[in-house]
Amino acid sequence: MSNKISKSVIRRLPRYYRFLCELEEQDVERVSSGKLAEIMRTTASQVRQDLNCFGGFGHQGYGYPVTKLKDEIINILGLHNKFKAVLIGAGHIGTAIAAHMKFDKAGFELVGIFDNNEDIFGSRINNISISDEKEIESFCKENNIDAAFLCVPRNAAAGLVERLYNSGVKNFWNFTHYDIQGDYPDVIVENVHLSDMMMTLCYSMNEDKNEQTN
Amino acid sequence: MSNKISKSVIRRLPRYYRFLCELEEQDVERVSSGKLAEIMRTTASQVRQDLNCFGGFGHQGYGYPVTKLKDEIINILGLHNKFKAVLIGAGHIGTAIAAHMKFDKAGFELVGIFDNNEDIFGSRINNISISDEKEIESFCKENNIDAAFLCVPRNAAAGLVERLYNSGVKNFWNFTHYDIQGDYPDVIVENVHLSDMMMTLCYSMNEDKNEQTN
DNA sequence: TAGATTGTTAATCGATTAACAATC
DNA sequence: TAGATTGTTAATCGATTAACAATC
Repeated sequence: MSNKISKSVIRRLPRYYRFLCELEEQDVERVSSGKLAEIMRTTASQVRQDLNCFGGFGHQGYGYPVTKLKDEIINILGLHNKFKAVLIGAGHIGTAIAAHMKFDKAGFELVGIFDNNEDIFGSRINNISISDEKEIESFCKENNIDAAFLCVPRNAAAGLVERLYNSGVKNFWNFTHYDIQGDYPDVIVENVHLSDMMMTLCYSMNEDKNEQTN
Repeated sequence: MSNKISKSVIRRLPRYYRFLCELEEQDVERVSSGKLAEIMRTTASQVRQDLNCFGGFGHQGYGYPVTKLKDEIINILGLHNKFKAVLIGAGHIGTAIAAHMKFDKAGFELVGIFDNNEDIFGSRINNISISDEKEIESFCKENNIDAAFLCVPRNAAAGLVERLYNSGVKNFWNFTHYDIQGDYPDVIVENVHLSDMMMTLCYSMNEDKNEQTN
């Protein structure tokens, strides 16, 4: 299936998925590209183009069956996976991630949390005990860990990534500013640069302010 | 100045900014588009196009002066602003944001934190006391709040946004899945959809897995 | 001057939107 | 059948890359 879906389409899929889940909850059985476009605030054209990337199974004159479409997106994104992940750094952000995220809904299973602060070793987040960061290598090798969620201070990042990489972990969700791909071109990384986003918000607000002045 | 810089360029500016800060720290005085491209992992062509959006002040045969370029980006992004912001929801994510982010480096000043859990009223994060959510209206009106960082559960979001909006807050950093712009088309919103990002990572890993199998 | 590197135009590539025949 | 709505092709738009003359 699928001749290479473009990055822009992929980035929209979780959004489709969310809205389709909502429609399903409201017992809506079918939806047209026009209606979906309205919800997604895009064009009907784009919706049809997007959904056609993975084999059209809308029905002319009818629309798309909500549940079937939702299930298909689950499939494309691979949300049925249970990629084994460890979280490194149980500070505020790490704790927030470990406690809040519904890993199973996004294809992951959180199986370990590590930190270097011995005061919190053994305490539990989301029913997972916090372990000594020194055990990362043995744990990752023994448990075939697929991914690491990196929630540590920037200066700790490079060393940890090296150790994780050497323990077979090749996929990262990176909350630091350390540029993983610069050093390891073969890994898969999803970067979360919160401060970049805040600056982008600042830009829009600043622009808006200037427009009003002019 | 500047005939409308495109969204894609703006999204890259914080990255330029970060790398320029690093170069400055290393006392590097000038940098060529080629070198910058290498650091940013893009093309020299794109770097020159980007930097030219806001008036070329590189020098032929020399490159770009690091500090001047950095300062210019500060200007474009408006990082010298001190937009007054409140944070709503002092759970894990809210606390992480309030405690970690360098607001002043990104054009903001955090002046209030609100929650609905009376057990934590009065306790401090980043030297700001947590207040009763009921006081949001009066506080925002009195203090001319520019932006709200929304870190509450999804079902609390709509009500809070309505109250914030009516108190003059028109800019949001939104960590919930509530679609603010759907209800208030005139507000400025920067959405952070962590679960969407996790799904995108899942997609890449899933694709990678399938490629290896084939 | 010669070498380096920019500013800028032109070419390419990709993503979005429009249009419409196919068909449920 | 008539109306609705898809699948798909073509047109447009925007972003990236290539090329090269200008110039420090």
